[in-house]
Amino acid sequence: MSMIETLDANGGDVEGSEAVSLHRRILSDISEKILSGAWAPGHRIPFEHELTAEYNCSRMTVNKALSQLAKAGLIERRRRSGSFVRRPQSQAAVLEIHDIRIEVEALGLLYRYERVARHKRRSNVEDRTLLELNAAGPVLVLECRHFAGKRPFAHEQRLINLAAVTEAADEEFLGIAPGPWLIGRVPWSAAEHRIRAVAADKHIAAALDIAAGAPCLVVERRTWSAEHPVTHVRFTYAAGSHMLVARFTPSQG
Amino acid sequence: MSMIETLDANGGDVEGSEAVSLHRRILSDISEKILSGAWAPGHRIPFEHELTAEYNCSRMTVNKALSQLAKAGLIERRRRSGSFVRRPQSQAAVLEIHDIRIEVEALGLLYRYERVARHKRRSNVEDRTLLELNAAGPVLVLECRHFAGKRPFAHEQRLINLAAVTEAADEEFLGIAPGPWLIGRVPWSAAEHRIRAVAADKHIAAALDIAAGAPCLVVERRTWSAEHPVTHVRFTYAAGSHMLVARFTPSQG
DNA sequence: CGCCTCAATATGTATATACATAATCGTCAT
DNA sequence: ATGACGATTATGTATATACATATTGAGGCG
Repeated sequence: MSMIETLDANGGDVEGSEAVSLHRRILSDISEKILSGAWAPGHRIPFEHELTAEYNCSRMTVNKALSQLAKAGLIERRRRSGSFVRRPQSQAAVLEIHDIRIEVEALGLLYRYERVARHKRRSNVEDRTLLELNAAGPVLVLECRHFAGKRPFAHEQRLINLAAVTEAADEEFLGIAPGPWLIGRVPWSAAEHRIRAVAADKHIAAALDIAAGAPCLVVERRTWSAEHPVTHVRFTYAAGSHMLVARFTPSQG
Repeated sequence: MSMIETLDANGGDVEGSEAVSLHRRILSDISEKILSGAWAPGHRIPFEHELTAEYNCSRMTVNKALSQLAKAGLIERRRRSGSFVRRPQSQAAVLEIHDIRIEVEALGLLYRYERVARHKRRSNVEDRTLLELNAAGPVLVLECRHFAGKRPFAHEQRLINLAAVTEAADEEFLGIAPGPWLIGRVPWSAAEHRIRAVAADKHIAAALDIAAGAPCLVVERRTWSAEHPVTHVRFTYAAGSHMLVARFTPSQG
């Protein structure tokens, strides 16, 4: 059970940094010491009762700050021993994947959506692999294109598990793309993304108006809602037309 | 200022779910209601004093749970009005970028590292763009290859800002790759990744033993340590040899 | 009707206190 | 030495309380 969370230390103060609650100040003081390297990994940070004296506050206030640092992974707390600076673990970054319309409009281009194909079928083996389904059931198969200005921007191949999203069976997806349609309608509890580079096959090349064999960025996403597989989608972007950005900013934004 | 954090609701209880602190139970109860869809976006969740009565506990305990839910982005709290379920904002996922040695060994293959080139120079305009440096200064330029078994797995082009990491000037990087060398030595406070697909140019094609023009996945990472740019690295992987995985799991691991 | 003011209300933060729990350390007996 | 055991210690969780702060809603007034 993990969750992405924003640890707002002191609200990104620029000038006039006041009106900051005390536990946030303690938190940002300590994280600054860690991230600047002043307190190296393994360093024991002051005990709660020492910080209590230093900041002239109650232990609860110090505890709140230290607990948050521990959850953020910057420190490790050990009973009877104290709290220690953890060594950086993995290069984990937050990857924000927005709606394609947003991406296109952020480029200052006109967004257009086109549904290429849609049909219902009983899931075959490949569908069940993609959706991680155990039993056969009805699925909706969609193919769409997203345009930025006049040029095709992304190609979308999507499977929707109709057992999980029955209402989708009656939707034509002519006026609205499946992504935005699903968001808000189905609360998703988990998602997995796979990102890779591929060479465009003939079909993709035609859809994106590029040469066959040209490099493409593929982002596949599988989504679950409360243990039920909901959808699998594969977005294909021509190389150069799109780039993913992921950030890690432990404390200074 | 954001940070990746693990919101451990109830520790992923399977059987015998006991010994869970009360505020975690409240937290997981509410997040379950939200993620299952029982409480739709916009729904007002009970007031603190109502939950206080429901769980027969103090307001501080309820507050702790709700504050964490708010920081996790699941709910929004408004004074005088109450707390409301937020609608899913963006498809933010956690992208873990491991050391290449780990990636290779996870495939069951033998890892080998090779330093192709290394030289020091005064940063040129391109270097300063990549590192986001304002002034000129010494940089270390490195080119390396990472092998999986007999085949080249990744090509690495790296710039190190010697003003920020003076010790790197004396390191040959023959026995150790720059990534692991930097980790642990330099506490990094921020990182930005850019991921895209490109066609291999002649140089990359030769280094990775693939055809020129073949699709490649490129991961670029820029790293800062306390406001100072530390390094810029570009990893290039042949299509098919590598794939990135990013996950979002709000509550069910 | 619009505007101001004030009271009511929910959340935000902090305090002092209490007991539980886990880990370590020293002591003592084997 | 070695192992058992209890004291000590730091953190983990929870309580009751207090006041601050933002925002809503009602009432009064021009």
